[in-house]
Amino acid sequence: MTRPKQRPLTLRDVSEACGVSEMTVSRVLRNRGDVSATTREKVLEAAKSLGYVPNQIAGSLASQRVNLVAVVIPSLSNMVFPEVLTGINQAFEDTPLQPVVGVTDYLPEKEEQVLYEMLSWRPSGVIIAGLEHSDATRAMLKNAAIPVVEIMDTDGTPIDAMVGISHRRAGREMAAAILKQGYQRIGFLGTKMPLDHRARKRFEGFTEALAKAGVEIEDREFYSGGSALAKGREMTEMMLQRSPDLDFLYFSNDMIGAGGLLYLLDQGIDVPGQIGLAGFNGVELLDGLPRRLATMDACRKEIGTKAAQIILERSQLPEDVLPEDPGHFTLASKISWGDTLRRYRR
Amino acid sequence: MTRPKQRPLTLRDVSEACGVSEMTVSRVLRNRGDVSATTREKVLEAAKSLGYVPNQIAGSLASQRVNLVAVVIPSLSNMVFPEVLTGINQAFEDTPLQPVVGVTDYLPEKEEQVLYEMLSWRPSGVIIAGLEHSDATRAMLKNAAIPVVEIMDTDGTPIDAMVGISHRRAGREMAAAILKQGYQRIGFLGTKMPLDHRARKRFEGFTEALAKAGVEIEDREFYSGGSALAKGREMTEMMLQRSPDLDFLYFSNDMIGAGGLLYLLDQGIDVPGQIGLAGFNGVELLDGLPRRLATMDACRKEIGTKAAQIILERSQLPEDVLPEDPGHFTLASKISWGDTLRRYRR
DNA sequence: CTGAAAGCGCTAACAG
DNA sequence: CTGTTAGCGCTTTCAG
Repeated sequence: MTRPKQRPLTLRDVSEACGVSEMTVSRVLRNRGDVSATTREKVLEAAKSLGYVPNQIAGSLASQRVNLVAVVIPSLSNMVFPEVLTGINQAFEDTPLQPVVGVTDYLPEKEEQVLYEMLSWRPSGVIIAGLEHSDATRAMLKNAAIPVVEIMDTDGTPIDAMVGISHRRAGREMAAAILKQGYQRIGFLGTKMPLDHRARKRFEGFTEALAKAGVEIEDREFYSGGSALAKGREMTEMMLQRSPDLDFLYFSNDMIGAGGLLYLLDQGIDVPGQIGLAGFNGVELLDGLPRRLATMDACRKEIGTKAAQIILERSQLPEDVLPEDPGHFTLASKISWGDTLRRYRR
Repeated sequence: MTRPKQRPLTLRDVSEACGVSEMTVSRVLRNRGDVSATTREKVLEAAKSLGYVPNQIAGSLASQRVNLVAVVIPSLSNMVFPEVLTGINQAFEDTPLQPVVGVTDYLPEKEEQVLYEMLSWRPSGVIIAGLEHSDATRAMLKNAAIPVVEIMDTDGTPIDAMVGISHRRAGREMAAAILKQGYQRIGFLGTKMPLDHRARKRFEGFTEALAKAGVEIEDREFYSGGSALAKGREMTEMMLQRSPDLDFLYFSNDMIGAGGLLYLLDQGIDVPGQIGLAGFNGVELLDGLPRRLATMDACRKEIGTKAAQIILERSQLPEDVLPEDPGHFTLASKISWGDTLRRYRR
């Protein structure tokens, strides 16, 4: 069975169907300028009955305006970036702007490719995760002459605007909280990802604050791939076998932290009496655990919303003006103490 | 501080920079036709040093070809659709095609809007979740004259191609397995989502198979919003208070199932001796739980990959031919027995 | 192997 | 309020 591929409808088809010029049809369909109620009706009906869908490719080329916003993120496989996307989506609801997502798998070369591909659609703005990019990526971003918001992290110098939290400070604050509770023999468990700069910065902030108090991490363990919950379990078991004296475990994300927590509870170990725990991100999942893991909020959705708002504002600015305001926002991430960080009074 | 908005570079700029006609530059940049090695070099260097990024808007309009594939899904907030996206991304890696994602929040009107918006970019294909759509949506899909793959579910008639599992069968098979293990007093816990047709079909298949064996669900409970893990806990507690005689709980997804499992273990209830449990989806998270929840794989990534492959194949077909093959694929979802469905021998 | 001309479907800008 | 004209930046097609 073969069938000729039908040609999509054009403005001209609608124009002919209702006896109104293409230009007027275009105006009606975009609610632009004044059109009499009568012709408006006629056009709308013709368009609907034909099933006309405007061609944005042609429209964007003609108007030199594209309602797309490029969103470049490293991953979709943990819950953190989907939540950022939710925030972005919400902020763009009821606006003409539309996010288009590209995933880099934490690889700088892929980031470059993905960005190049997206910029070739001439988006109205870019939201991109992180402050660390290849020279080529930075160059593209600068040359694009559109608003660029770097998100998640604010420890560094952005190309244009940035919205995020200070991961170094997050690490430091958690270290301070842990020390204040009297924990001294601390283990660190994280991902084996040299390219996850935010995890690295948290780690650096953490060790730095410990060092100032004369404390050093006693043991560390890294993983990659697989179920984070299961890995958290395994790593915790291995680490405690190796270093049974530890009294605190700091996990670089909540999922492995949750795995560690479940393991310790299984073993009948007193948490946080014998061992304290903390994670990072503030994921919703923690609400359902037998005990509330201490964590620190990464402000994911808020970051998405704010970044989208910045793009919105700037894309409405007069064409030839760049804003005075640098647009740098460090959101306040706070410790959730939960039940695993405050030592029992004895 | 104001600064003139710089004009993005065009083919003409590259052409002038290297003294080669626009046409030849275009050919080089697309690896099309024969170009002498010398001019090729010249062009490539000029393009790179200028930082030229081609304008796909113009290119697509001229060539009447767009390398975008619309992907329309209901949600990003549980792990199921991100995994489908991962499968799609993988299949499109190293091909010219690029997915563009739209989210509908399980709302038919929003599905309509999102699809309309995406079709206005004249994508090369559509991958859309589910078989149930509004008339307008179905009409748009038919009129678009591009490959359409409906995913996740195969209980129904697709517009074009479909890839998924039979959720009705999934419900039936789980019911059969539960009955075979001798469970008789069964509770159902699910989402309060009249528009989640797949959950509904699983439920229907489930009750149907029970009915054939003369068994009826004894109690049911639905939730919406919040942390699924926490909700699973709460709902389980409520249900057992109300109906303490139940010997099996069937959860409509793994997250609430995991919450239920954690609750029962906390209470010291014998699972699966006293109460058996099963969920649905086969999420990775289950690997890290204290006991393996029984579940059924939804083949998420596989569905994404297969759908993307179908789009790929069809978009390479000669322009005016529709394939003979309807392209309907029901993948084999299987029960994972885990540790919560096989009753202890006593 | 390279170039010139025509136009993709729409909208900005200007006339009536 | 409505229509006309001239492109947007690229690729197709055809001619060297």
